[in-house]
Amino acid sequence: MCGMKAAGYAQVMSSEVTSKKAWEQVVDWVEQRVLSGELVVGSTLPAERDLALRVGVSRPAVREAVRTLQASGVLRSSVGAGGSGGTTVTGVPHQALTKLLRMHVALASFPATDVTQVRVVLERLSTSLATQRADSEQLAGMRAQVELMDDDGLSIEEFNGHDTQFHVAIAEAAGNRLATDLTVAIRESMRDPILEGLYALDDWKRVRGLLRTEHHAVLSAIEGRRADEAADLVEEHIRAAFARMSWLHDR
Amino acid sequence: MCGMKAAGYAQVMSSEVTSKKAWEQVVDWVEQRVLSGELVVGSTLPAERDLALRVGVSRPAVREAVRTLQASGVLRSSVGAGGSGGTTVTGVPHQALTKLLRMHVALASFPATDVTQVRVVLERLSTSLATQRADSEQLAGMRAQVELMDDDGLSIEEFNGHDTQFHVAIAEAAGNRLATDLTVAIRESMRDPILEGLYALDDWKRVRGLLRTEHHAVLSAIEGRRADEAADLVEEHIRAAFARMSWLHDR
DNA sequence: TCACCCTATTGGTATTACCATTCACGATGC
DNA sequence: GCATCGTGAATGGTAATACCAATAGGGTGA
Repeated sequence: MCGMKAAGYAQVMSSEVTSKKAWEQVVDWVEQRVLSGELVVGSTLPAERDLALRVGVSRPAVREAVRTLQASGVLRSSVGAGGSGGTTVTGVPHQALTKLLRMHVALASFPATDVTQVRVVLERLSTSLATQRADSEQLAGMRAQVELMDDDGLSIEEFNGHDTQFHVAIAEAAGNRLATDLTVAIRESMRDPILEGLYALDDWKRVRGLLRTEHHAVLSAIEGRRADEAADLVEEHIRAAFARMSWLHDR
Repeated sequence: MCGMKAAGYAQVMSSEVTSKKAWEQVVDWVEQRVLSGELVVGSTLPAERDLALRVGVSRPAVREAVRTLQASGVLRSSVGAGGSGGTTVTGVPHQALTKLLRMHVALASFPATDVTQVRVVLERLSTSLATQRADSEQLAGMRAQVELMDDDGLSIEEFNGHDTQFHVAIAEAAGNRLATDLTVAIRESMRDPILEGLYALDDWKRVRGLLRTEHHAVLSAIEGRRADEAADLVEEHIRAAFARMSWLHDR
C-alpha cells in the first residue's frame, strides 16, 4: 500500500501556529482513532516508519509517542515480522495504574490518609459485591490466603503478601474491573510504606494476632453472605491497620 | 564541567543478561531515586545528555524514558538554560489519570457500569466530606454552578459542563486529593458517552428538569450540613442519570 | 513431503547534527 | 556605580541515518 514516496519531513515549521510537539501529534493521531472506535483492542498500528510518514514526523517522535501510550497501558510493542510483531492496541490499565499511584504516593501527591480513605470506600464496595457474587471457588481462594496467614513461620513480607492477596481476591470476586484495578494499585502503592511500618512495630506478634482475627471475621461474614457486616468489618479492619502505624499518618 | 569527551556507548551488549530495554533502565534510574526520596517534587534531573552518559544509554533512550514518566505525571520538561529549563520532578497525576481512564473507557477495559459503580462510592465519600468541611466560598461555588444550570438557553454541552463543575466543586471541597482526581477523571472519561446519551434523548427538557431538581436537592443537603442525606441524594442522582441513558449500559 | 535456511519486516538503539528557547553573565552606556 | 542590553552557553525538541535483533513466512534443497 501507499505508492507515495514522501518527500521528507519539514524540520522547521516556520510560522506554524501548531505549538504541539511532534510526538504529541502522534499521540493525538492514535487517541483520536481509539476514541472513535477505529482502533480497538487487538488492532495493529502501522509500522513506526510508516506512521512517521503518515503523521509527518520523525521516527524518534513516533517512538516517544508510543512510550507515552504504552505507559498508559494502551499500546504494546514487540519486534519481529508478520502478525506477531508490531505495535498493537492492548487494554491493560492495571500495571499503568499501579505504577502511577506508587510514584505519586512516594511523591506525596496523594497523602496516605487520603489514599486510605479512598481505599476504605473501594473495599467496602468490593466486599459487599463479593459477598453477593463470589462462587465457591473464589471463596476457597480467599480462605486459602487467610489460613496461610495463620502460619507462625511466615516473614513479615510473606504475611503481608497473603494479606494483599486476600484483599485482591475479594476485589476480583466483586467483578468490578475498575474497583479491582484501583484496589490492587492502592495496595501495591502502599506496600513499601506498610512494610516499613510493620518492621517498626515493637509488638509485631500482637498486631499479627489482631490482623488474623480481623481477617477471619471478614471471611466469615463473606461466607455467611452478610454483605453489610462484611463491609463494616473491612472498613474497621483497614482503619485499625492504618491507625496502628501512627508514623504513617503525616506522609 | 565535562572535560571528558565520552568515548561512546556500547551499542551491542553481547551476552548481557540485562533483558531490560535501554529506556527502561532510565525509568528505573529515576523511579528508584523517587521512591528513595532522593528526588522530590521540584528536583531537577540531569540534562538529557548527561543522564544518557550516567546510565550508559543513548539520548533517544533517555527521551523515551522521560516520556514514560511524563505520561504518569511524574516529570515535566521545558527548554532553556539555567534554573528554569530542564526536566523536573512534578507531582501532577490529574492529567495522567484522566487520560488513562478516558482511553480505557473507550477501549471498554472499564465497562461503563463498573465505572459508574465506583463513581457512586467516590462521590458519596466526597459529598459526605464536603458537607462537613466546605467553607462558605466553596459552597458559593457549588451554588453558582447549580444556578447556572437553571438557564434555559444553555446548550447540552454547556449544561453538562456546569453539571461537571458542580460535582468537581464538591470533590474539591472534600479535600481528598485522590478522590478529587479520580472523580474528575471518571467524569471526564465519561464525558463523550454522556453527551451522546443526552443527544439521543427524545425528552431532553424533561430530563433537564429532573437534573435541576436533583442538583438543587443535593446542594440543599450540603448547605444544611446533612451529610448522610447529601450522600444518599448524590447516589440516587448518579444512578438515576445513568439509568436514563439505557443504551450506555452495555458498553 | 519435510526440514532448513534465508530474506524481508519490525521494533530497539546509537550517533550525529541542527533548531529553538531561556537564562546568566558580561559589556556597554548612562 | 548602576541599570540595560546583548550575546553565548546550556537545554530540550527534532530529524536523519545506520545498524542490530528478533520474528515470520516463503523458498530451497534433501
